[in-house]
Amino acid sequence: MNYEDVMNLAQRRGYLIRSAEAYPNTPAGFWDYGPLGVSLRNRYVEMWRKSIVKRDEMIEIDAAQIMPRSVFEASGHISNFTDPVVVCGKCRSLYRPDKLIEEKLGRATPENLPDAKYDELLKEHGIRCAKCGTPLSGTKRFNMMFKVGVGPQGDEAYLRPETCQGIFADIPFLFKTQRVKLPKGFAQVGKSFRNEIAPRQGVLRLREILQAEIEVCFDPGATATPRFDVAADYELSIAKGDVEPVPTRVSDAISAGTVPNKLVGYYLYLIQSFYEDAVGLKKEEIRLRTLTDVEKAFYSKVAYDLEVRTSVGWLELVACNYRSDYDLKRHSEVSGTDYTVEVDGRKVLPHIFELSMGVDRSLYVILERAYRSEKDAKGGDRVYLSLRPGLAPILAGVFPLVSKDGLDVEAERIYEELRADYDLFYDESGSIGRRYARADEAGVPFCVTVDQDTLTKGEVTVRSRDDRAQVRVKTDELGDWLEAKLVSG
RNA sequence: GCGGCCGUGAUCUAGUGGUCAGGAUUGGGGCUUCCCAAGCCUCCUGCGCGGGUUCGAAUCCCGCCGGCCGCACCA
Repeated sequence: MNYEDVMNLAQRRGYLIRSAEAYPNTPAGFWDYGPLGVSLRNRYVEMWRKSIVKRDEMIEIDAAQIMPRSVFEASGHISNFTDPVVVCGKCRSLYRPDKLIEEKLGRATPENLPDAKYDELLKEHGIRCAKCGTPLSGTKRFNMMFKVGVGPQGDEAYLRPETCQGIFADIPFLFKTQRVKLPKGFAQVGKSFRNEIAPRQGVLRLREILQAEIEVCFDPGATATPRFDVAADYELSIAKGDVEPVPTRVSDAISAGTVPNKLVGYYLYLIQSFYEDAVGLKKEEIRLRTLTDVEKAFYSKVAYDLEVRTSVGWLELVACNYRSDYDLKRHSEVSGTDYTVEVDGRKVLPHIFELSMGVDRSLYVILERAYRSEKDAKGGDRVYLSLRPGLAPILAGVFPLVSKDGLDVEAERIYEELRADYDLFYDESGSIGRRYARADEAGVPFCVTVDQDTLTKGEVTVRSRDDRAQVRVKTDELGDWLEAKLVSG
């Protein structure tokens, strides 16, 4: 199992489609979800909603993707979501001037000096292109936000680079109307846009990504959380750096200072256990990597990346950031709106802890882990997706063993009867083995086959994808049987 | 963005200047009526895009787009 096999299957079976492939000049970094992909994604997001959003009584919103420049002035993205770059005038090599100066001087150089200052420093220290020796000059800014013009005057606005800015922009309204008591989680699923310099590796590095985010607002003076007890003895897979995770009880991690407080500990438990329980990953396949100061985003005080072991190495799926009061303070200042919440008669500006999940990457991980390739009886490859029933886009195929003697009529009747309640597909073309194989590759967990005995005894054969085992089920109990599989899986 | 390699139906691939671009798998239709991609018949879909060289380009050259790898970047 590797990246290419997974992406090949995903594209062949309608999980993923390269966006606008028919047009040769379509830029990289954009992918479409095909029919099976949409369904998988919907199920995955619903699982997240159930396991995290609803369980923790969070408030979910869906904000606009385009917001005015001022929002991103407040968020810091106008000035901080940019990198200074300098291009060699001769060979077009691209450099980060701050990194070059840092290297030369051996001390940290801020990445937010005026552009002219970089040119000055480059000149002063005689820094030249490493490739062709040409002196470097002409520093400019590359902002990774997509700029859009709104209305006939093209008013300056941007596609949000992270979904949370929509939550932050709405929070004063939500505080007022939703009778919010701290701590409170705010959730959102939606697209974010980042103009990556060089997107690569399919859905692992996109310019348009789907995020499922939680922003927890809390009183920094009261970081206890009502549900902490269930998390206290849970073992987090903590990794201090690029190392194997070490199982660490939440309460121990807090005493050791690895985790700043109970609230952060609780939410780390929530997100890691989601990947264990809902996605089916083992503790040693997950790590919460603590980020160093240089790795952290500009708004982040303490940061953990939830990473998962994959065929392409550890892959970051969730950014867990303690953003302190950075965001609400800035939005309050720039917008002039009161962002405080009343707690016991005091006005409190909440702090934020965020769990920012990359949905596309999570789905890739699910597909990669489900991918199975085995030799079949005749020495051919049997490829199937071992998706659990709760996640599989299609729960079962309904097939007449042969399309004669009324078997097709009965199979269609069964299909029609159940298809409103379960995701099924009907197929009578090709041999029964071919139909099983087709279903296997699409990740369909069960195939229901109607044979002669179905007509006389009222029983169908249900064949399982993973072990190819067959059981007989009473036709009129088939709905309950499928329901049970759906609930338990 | 730089360097290297690469780009033929949905997938894998043959084709290195000249007959209608060939095959396999998949997919559609039909026959067969069958419990793990059986067999037979049949059909659809392709040279990434643009320009150049040439009597003639999938093939040679240039540019662009895309892919993979390395560097850089990565909230």
